[in-house]
Parts: sequence; structure tokens; C-alpha cells
Amino acid sequence: MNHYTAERFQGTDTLGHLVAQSHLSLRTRLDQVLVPYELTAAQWIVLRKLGRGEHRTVTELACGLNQDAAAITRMLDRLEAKGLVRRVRSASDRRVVELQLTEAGAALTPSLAEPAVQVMNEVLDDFSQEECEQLHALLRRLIDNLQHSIEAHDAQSQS
Amino acid sequence: MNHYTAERFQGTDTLGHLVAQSHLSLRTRLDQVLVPYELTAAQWIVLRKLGRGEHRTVTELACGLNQDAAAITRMLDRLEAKGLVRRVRSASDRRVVELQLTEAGAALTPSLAEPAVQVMNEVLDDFSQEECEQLHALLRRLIDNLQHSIEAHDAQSQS
DNA sequence: AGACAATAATTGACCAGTCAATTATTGTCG
DNA sequence: CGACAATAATTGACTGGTCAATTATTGTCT
Repeated sequence: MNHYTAERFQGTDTLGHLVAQSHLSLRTRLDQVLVPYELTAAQWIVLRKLGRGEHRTVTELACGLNQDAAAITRMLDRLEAKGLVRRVRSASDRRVVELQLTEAGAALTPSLAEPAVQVMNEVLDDFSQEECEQLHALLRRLIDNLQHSIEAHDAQSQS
Repeated sequence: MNHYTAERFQGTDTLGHLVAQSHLSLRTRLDQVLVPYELTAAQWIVLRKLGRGEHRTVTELACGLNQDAAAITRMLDRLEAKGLVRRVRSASDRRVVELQLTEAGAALTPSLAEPAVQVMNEVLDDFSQEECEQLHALLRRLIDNLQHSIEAHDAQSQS
């Protein structure tokens, strides 16, 4: 069904605005609690993935974060400059670089889970269990719908 | 109440991930429909605000979009280069620049409402009226909570 | 009037991301 | 084997954003 019309689509109570603002505020808040660690939210996410062993290469990270491989390359440049991450050419396939946490990186990473979880809980503090699950479910659907639209458009512009 | 624990806080079903992904996908989809107009989503929002007369100066725009004034300055550089926007020094207060759409900008802007509204409706297509309102309400609360946390933190780090 | 705080916009230096080449390596197929 | 497509990572040029000066102008207060 149609929820918006051109006239009613305005101000700060628009889906686009709400989603953008949620993202912005969440990032800002995460950046705040990460200041003592001299990390940004974006850097934290990468360290977290590496620390958990979820992803080991540039392509895997890019895929897992839904980002361009180029973005990962530059992020790794910064993390490597900070001495938190190491690049190692794979022996079995010399095209890929394997990513490792350095000693410093491995020492830092585990302590970062707690503050982040705290932010999430503080932000959902007055949400009931049910509301929290609703929000998750609605966002998942939103993302699914968007992804389908995007893919349909891509497929069409191929031809 | 606590919704997350350090162990359960992982994967793609995390609030942070869902919010970030929603934002990313929505922007991507908007960018898609704006390609024919040779505009990005970020540029469209600014044109839209100017077209509606919601904001007339750099500071007003920055405030309305929750962004740094510097970001607006650079955005205006791009829009001015495209010949869509004009800067005019205010006569009453020579510190402020008044923003105007050029003829080209004014001609383009109105036609952009429809495609954007269509994206929103397409994305919320399988949402009931109630679900749509729930999503809006939950996001508003999320933003409010975040904003309060952010301000509390700012106030504390002042002292 | 003159000193000085406050405000508006800009600039520089940086972080983060995209798209389009480019380079190096690996797979595949005639 | 040798040509050639496919893949992994990087680089260049760009958009978009932040924070910390800087500049120009205006307000305020004695």
C-alpha cells in the first residue's frame, strides 16, 4: 500500500530522515565511547570481525560489511599504520592477503565488546522485549525489500 | 532492560548492523532512481530543502540536516558548479550567504519528488499502515534515546 | 568610540566510502 | 603448452563527512 504522497512527504518524520538520523546518531554515540581507545566506530567493526575470525581476507571483509574492497584496503592501511593489523600474502594463493591482528590488536580487541554492548542496551533501555524484536524484524524486512528493488534495477540496466 | 549480551551480540542481526544496512540500501536505491537526473541522494536532499524554502542559509541547512556547516559549504560548491544553486551575500548581514536555486535548479527540483516518494512506497509496500507507523515510532524513540546519551556525554566531558 | 565576544562561512587536514582502471596471479580450455 | 578469462588486491579520482583553525562581520558593554 502507499504510505507517502508527494505532499505528505516532508519534514523530519520521513522514513529516509529517520533511518539516516538513526545511523548517524548511533555512529556518533559509538565514536564517543571509543574515544578512550583511540578508535572510530568504523575501525572497531573491522577489528571486531578480525578478532572473531569471521573474515580473514579483504574480499571476505568487503562482502561481510557490504562494502567495496577498495574501502577495506584503505581501512587496513590505517589499521596497519596504527600497528593493530598485519597483512600476509597467502602461500597457497598469492593473490590474496591474509589478515591478522598484531599482538597489540589482539590485546585491544576483546575489551571493546563491553562498551559497544552497553551502548546498544542503553539505547534500547525503555524498549520492551517485544518492541525490540519488532524493530529488528521491521528493519530486516525493509532491508530485504530494498535489496530486491536494487537487484531488480541492476538486472534491468544490464540489458 | 538488557537486550544484548557480549556473547549474543554478533552477526548481521545486530541493531547496529541493521540500522547501518538500512541506511546504506536506502541511499543506494535513491541513487539508482536519481541517475537519470545526474544527481546523488545527498545532493537531492539539499535541492529539496532549498526548493521548499525550508532553509535559506548555510547554517540553517547544516542545522536542518544535522551536519557540519563545512559539509554544506562543500556540497554547495558542487551544486554551484553544476549550475543549480546560487550564493548571494545577504545585504542585511554580510556574514551570511543566502542560497537560491538557479533557473535550472528551480526547473529540475519539482520533478524529483515523485521518484523519491515512489521509492519509499515500494520499500514499504508489504507493510501495513500499523507496521509503518510502528517503524516510524520505534526509530523516533531510538533517535531520542541516542540524542540524550550523546548530550549527556558531551555535557560531562565539558567539565 | 573602542575593545572584545559571538556568529557565519570558509579552508585545511583528515576519515570513510564509491567507481573505474591497473597489476599480479590463478584457472581453464583448445 | 599458450592464450585468455576470472579473481584478489590495489590505486586514482571523486563524493561526502568531521574537527580545528581562520576570516569577515556584527553585537555588546564600558
